Amino acid sequence: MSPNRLLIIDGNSLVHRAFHALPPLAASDGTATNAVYGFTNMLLKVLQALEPDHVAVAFDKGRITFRHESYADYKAKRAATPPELRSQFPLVKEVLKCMRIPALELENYEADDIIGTIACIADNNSLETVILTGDRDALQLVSPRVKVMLTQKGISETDEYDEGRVWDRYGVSPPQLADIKGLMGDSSDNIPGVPGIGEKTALKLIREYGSVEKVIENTGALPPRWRSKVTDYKDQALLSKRLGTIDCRTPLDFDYNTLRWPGPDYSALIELFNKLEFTTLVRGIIERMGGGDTAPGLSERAPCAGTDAYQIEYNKPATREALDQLRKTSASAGRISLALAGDRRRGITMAAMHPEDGAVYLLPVREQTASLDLLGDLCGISCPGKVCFSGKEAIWMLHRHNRRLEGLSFDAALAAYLLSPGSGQPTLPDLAARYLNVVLPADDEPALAAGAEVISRLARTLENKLAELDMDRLYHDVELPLVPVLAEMEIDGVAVDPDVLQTMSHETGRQIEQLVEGIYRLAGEEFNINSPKQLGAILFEKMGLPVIKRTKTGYSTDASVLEELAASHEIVNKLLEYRQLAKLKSTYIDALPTLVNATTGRIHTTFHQNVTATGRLSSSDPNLQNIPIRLEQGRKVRRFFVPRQEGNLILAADYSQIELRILAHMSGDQSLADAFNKGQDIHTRTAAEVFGVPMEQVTPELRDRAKAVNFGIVYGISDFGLARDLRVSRAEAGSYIKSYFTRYHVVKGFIDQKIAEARNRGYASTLLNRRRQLPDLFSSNRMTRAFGERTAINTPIQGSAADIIKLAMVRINEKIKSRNMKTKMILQVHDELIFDVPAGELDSAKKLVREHMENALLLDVPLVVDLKVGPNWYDVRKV
DNA sequence: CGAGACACGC
DNA sequence: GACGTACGTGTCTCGA
Repeated sequence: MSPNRLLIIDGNSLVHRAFHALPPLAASDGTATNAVYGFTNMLLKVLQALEPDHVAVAFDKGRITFRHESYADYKAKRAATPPELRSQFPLVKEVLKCMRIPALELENYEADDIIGTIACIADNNSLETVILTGDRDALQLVSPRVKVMLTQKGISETDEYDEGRVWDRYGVSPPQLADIKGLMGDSSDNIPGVPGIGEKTALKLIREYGSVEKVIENTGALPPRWRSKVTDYKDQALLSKRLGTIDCRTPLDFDYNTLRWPGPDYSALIELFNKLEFTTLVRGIIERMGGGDTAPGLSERAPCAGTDAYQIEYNKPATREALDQLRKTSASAGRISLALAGDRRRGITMAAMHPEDGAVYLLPVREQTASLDLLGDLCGISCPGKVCFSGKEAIWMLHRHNRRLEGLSFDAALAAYLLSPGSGQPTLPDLAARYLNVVLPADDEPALAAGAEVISRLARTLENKLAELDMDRLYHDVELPLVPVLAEMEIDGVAVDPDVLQTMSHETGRQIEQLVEGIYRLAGEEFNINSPKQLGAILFEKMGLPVIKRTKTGYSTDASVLEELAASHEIVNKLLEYRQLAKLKSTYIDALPTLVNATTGRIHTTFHQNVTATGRLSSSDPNLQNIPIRLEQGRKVRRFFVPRQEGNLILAADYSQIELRILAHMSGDQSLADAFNKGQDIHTRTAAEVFGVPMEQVTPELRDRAKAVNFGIVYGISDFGLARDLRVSRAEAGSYIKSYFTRYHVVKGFIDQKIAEARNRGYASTLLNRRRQLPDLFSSNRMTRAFGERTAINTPIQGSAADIIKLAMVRINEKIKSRNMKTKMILQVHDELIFDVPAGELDSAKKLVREHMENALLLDVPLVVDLKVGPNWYDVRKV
């Protein structure tokens, strides 16, 4: 790389290109941002690729330029810049300001002329220059030390021209391109040239004579067909050349040193990107700055954090005295910020920030640490107020080194989740960028130290935000106390009976083999049944079955399609059965045993507290919230899950119809509430109401339909969805919904009110004030909007159910602890809790669980919990 | 390695 | 008149 490399960008050209290349993006306040976004993307990319040490961006200035003095119609046919593009220029200049790149403009000159002037000066000073533009006119500036990067049809690709490439492409030297323009003109700038001479002729004449002037001198020698044209329009040709020639001598007050690029002001840049909602660009900066492989164009210039003066005192020697003092101060301050990094093999490193002087200590957590006891104290309850990025991960990390982390008082990831649920799990650098406008570097020690400091600052910022939104109680009374509860459930794990699935695997394997054999026989050939593509070819091409629906990539072969085809061919039922058993075997029967921890002999799922949009938990590795139950053969998988020791039992406690009860409570509908108060079967009652028959006369079929309608109300499905679920016409489904709303008009009013409320506020909220933003409500797409409306109904219901069960979990665990019970809560499946209970504790556990689940929150209708007990998760019976 | 199709639960 | 749906996670195929 040359020690002195200059990059000049044609701002106008690139911003225009970006504007036309990208769809009309806008920030949520409506600010048009597509051109800024495209320009910024391009800028960052080229800076990273070229690593220039001098940079400038040139812009046009003034509607009238010096070219208009000699030719008033210059650019006369240019369309006016649309307002949604015009408004983006100030934003582009803000970006440049944050990038610390000068935006150069000169009254009455175009960007081209500024670029030409700088390039000439650079050339004379032997500086390597690259010009980035979308305008081919700039090619006339190419010289041994000046190259031009032309954007290709989009803006993402560029094409680099040096002198050789200009010769190859045009067969003339770069300066002669102005002569070409003199003869052929340029319609986009309204430069006339010589009428009747196009590119081919112009190139031929300039190649032969060298310039417009020389062509005019030699008019007599020209072939007759061009002779008269050149004679008639020679003044116009000379004028056109002048107009098309980039002016390299503009009166630019130019000091080369002002173009030296010091690198971006990251803090300001991230703030601006946050404002413009350029989340991917923020991420890009975080990754470039944080990544181990440095991108010198962006990363070498700034220190580890956003503000250039960012400094923390870290690596304080963790002496016994220092640690002891840290512990005492933290204990009295009630707050200590911890950042953890590491893995099982290398041990972990903890950065702890002194709550008063802000000094950060880096503490290794290994088995044989001299300061072991003090560290234990620091983690323990005697020193409360742990402020962490992810409390559950911190608990896990320390657990792996036989330490307990107690007294969690803030979890930044969890707070961020409540502020914007369902938007993915942010990293600490993400939060630092989003809420503090700071760039946090990668996983080395300075980063860890900075992490402790950033977590401490995040705690203050996010606490305030939660309080402003009245979510601090949800946070402190429900979500935060739930963290150690979930950690304990994960760490304890679920015991299994290893033999159960072995037998099932063999049996199911044999069934699958038989089905495969039958399917191959009926298909007349062997193929991969698991491939929807190959299966589609067999069913719809070879066997000629009717195509029911299509996917993006071909024929759909999903269960609803196969069910519809069941009568058409014998193979179809075998396929359905194959699908079901293949799924059962691969996802559950064969997969679960591999996930048993070799040390504990148990399955340790991970519960995610900050994933779903509604407030529910999710579970993974393995997902224990989708263990089969509907079909008998799948249901038997549940025999795998057993109590941890002989003499213990599984207790399963599930809320009965919690969502419909919440609907009854929130809507205030009397007939719904009446059904629950009388302990009636809700689907039978709904059927009676909707179909106008006495409850005794409700047939199982009517009850099923009413159940589907209730289900639809809660999940917010449409008549389309209900029709599909019930296999009736859409009109019929619509009539069910209509009569439901006639009978339950209060529910209808509630739904309308929730939609209106969500539209006014921009979010839906639950009984405990959990929020979910609903941008879909404001979509210009009708379907997206309808989806937003269903979400506005479903979220308060489903989210409130999540609030309630979480509250119950916290209280139940508190009681189990305070009573020194051996009962363990082991699983949560959205509306049910599973416990592992010593037989001797069964009665008190049943009482405790029912009590705290049913009374988690006082509603206008009773919350009812059904209890089941058994020797494993399958063989549980109602008690 | 990511997207798509499919299937399991609430 | 067409549109095509809650909330998740896991497995498999297929093509870059």
